[in-house]
Amino acid sequence: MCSSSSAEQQQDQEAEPIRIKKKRNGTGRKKIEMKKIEKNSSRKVAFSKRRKGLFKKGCELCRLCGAMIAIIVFSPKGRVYSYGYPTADFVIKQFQSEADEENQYNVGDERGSISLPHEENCETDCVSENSATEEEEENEEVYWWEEDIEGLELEELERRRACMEELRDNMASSLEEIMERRFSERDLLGNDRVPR
Amino acid sequence: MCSSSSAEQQQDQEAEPIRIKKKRNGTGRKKIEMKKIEKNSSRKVAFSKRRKGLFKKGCELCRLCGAMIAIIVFSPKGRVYSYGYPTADFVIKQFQSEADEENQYNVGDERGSISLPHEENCETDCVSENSATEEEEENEEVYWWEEDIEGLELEELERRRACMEELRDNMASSLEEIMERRFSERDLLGNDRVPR
DNA sequence: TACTATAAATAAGG
DNA sequence: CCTTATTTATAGTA
Repeated sequence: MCSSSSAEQQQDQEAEPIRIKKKRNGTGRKKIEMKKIEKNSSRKVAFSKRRKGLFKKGCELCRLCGAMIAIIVFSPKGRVYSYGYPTADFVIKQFQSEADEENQYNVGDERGSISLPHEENCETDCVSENSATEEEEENEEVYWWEEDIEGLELEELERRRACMEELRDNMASSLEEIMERRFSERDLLGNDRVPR
Repeated sequence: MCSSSSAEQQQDQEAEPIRIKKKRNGTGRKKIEMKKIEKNSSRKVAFSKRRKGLFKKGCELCRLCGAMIAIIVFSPKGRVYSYGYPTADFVIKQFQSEADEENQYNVGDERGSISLPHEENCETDCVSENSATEEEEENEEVYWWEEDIEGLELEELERRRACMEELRDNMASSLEEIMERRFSERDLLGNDRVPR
């Protein structure tokens, strides 16, 4: 989890032995073919789970390695979902501004050639040909936007601060909105799900 | 694996029993705390592995569910990596154009709402598939995306909050430090720029 | 980079 | 949403 706490770990350990393993024999994961899931309902469920998992992985990458990231997903119906750190917009902007330069290592498409995920191997084919691996000059402990920030003009700093603030506000209101909804649903007890 | 084939499955089963388990006793995965990996080399390895894994997950999401996707990752050093289907640029463009339209309510970084009024050119071009039929009956049963939104819930929100907080702290301290220096420089020297 | 022991993600079914 | 059975993803090492 991207969210972790030392506290909860101990609790888990306590709980484990106590837990009753009701071996409701039966189902379980199965290997699936890497092609479009035909059954409509199954596909939806898979989409939902996997999108969530993807975002989580993205978050972890940021937390563990100090990376910035933007993930945008369109469901087959055109619904959009995105995840970003610090924000999708910010990362996208960076990405586009660097579009001209060529310090990129892209995969599965990018500025030209299309390599098709639908063509079997997502692993080797899609993963960038970039092997120009780490020629990183061990700057130890400094994220680029941090070291970079020193050279920025106040104007840029202000822009970033604003971005941060906006994000925070969005976050706050989203939380509020959700909590509100949850409570109202709870209050309506007898009723069904509150339609949105 | 994103790559799979009916053929290789059988092969696997044949191979399995033959494989010699050289139990080189010892290591193995361990749970790690979800915070920045301090050891430089480890962090880089993790970044590399996880980035790869992330792209693969993205690919699978597209293949299995017929989604479009764009993933952009900046290493802490500022190197860019991206994955996209059909193309990162294409997906980003869609994303941005939609952002302009009536701003739907975002969930933090997420926008979860409808869109497809116009001609789904991506339907045909980008995402192969879609047996016209099944794509339509979305009326019956609980709407899958409801489950989706609810699934976001606290866990995801908490994760984001944590990321936000960390970023804010980083930003804040960086800003503070810089401003502090600038002002002190200005105060001490009056007007001239002080070389760093 | 290769490999193993484990932690995680997730396909099915309830 | 849950739970379980497995498949995957990977942290730690050599």
